[in-house]
Amino acid sequence: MNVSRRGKYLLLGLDKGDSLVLHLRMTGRLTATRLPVPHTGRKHLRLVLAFDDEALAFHDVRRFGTATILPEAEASGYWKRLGVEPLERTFNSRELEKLLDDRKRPVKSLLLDQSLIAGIGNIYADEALFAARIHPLRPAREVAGNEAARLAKAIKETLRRAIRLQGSSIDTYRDSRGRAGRFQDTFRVHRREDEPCPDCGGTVKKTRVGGRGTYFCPGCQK
DNA sequence: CGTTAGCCCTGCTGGC
DNA sequence: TGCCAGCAGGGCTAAC
Repeated sequence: MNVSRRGKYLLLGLDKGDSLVLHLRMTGRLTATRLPVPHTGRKHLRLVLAFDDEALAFHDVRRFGTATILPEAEASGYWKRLGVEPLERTFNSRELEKLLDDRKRPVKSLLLDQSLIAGIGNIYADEALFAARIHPLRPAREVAGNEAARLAKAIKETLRRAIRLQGSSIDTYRDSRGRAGRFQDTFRVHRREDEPCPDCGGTVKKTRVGGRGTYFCPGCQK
């Protein structure tokens, strides 16, 4: 079976070119399991993808996750909604600057806009902006030149590091074998309100940007 | 067109 | 201990 990803969507290739498209949102979990799915672990079970003698169980406490069949004929239109992939080689400082240019919305809000850049979530936006030393509320168009270069690099490094550490398990996230990620152990500002900044020793603050909890260091991020 | 607010949902946390 | 308000957030839609 062909398995791929676009932004935060997982794609499982079906017969005849159609795809099963999954999105885990915040609390979705895919668990590899034997068939039949044991009674323990059936809480919040939404979907079972059965293979020959094994299965993937899709659990989701909050029921925000989605699973839809995408016919091949509709695929190209469907994916047009998503912006660039930040881990592609073609995503660089120049490409980011084109997105930032002429937009006055807060830079963090732009990073979370999946129609511009696909795949950056709230955690990774906070951590990337801290790494780039850019304040989350800065108007996007003010972020240019050196700062845009720092941000492009920070986005790539943050995502790569999070993937290497198998993601962030603040609450419910586990991989398909039930293992927690470790990126949350390396958060420098996210969910660290009132704690000391690891760089300057100042105090990490919390605000809201686009309705999302946003953590930053006022001393480091300008 | 660009941008923002509200909604969906449930479990956990903090205050009393 | 129990109750309850508030919070967490990705993406869609409505509204400005």
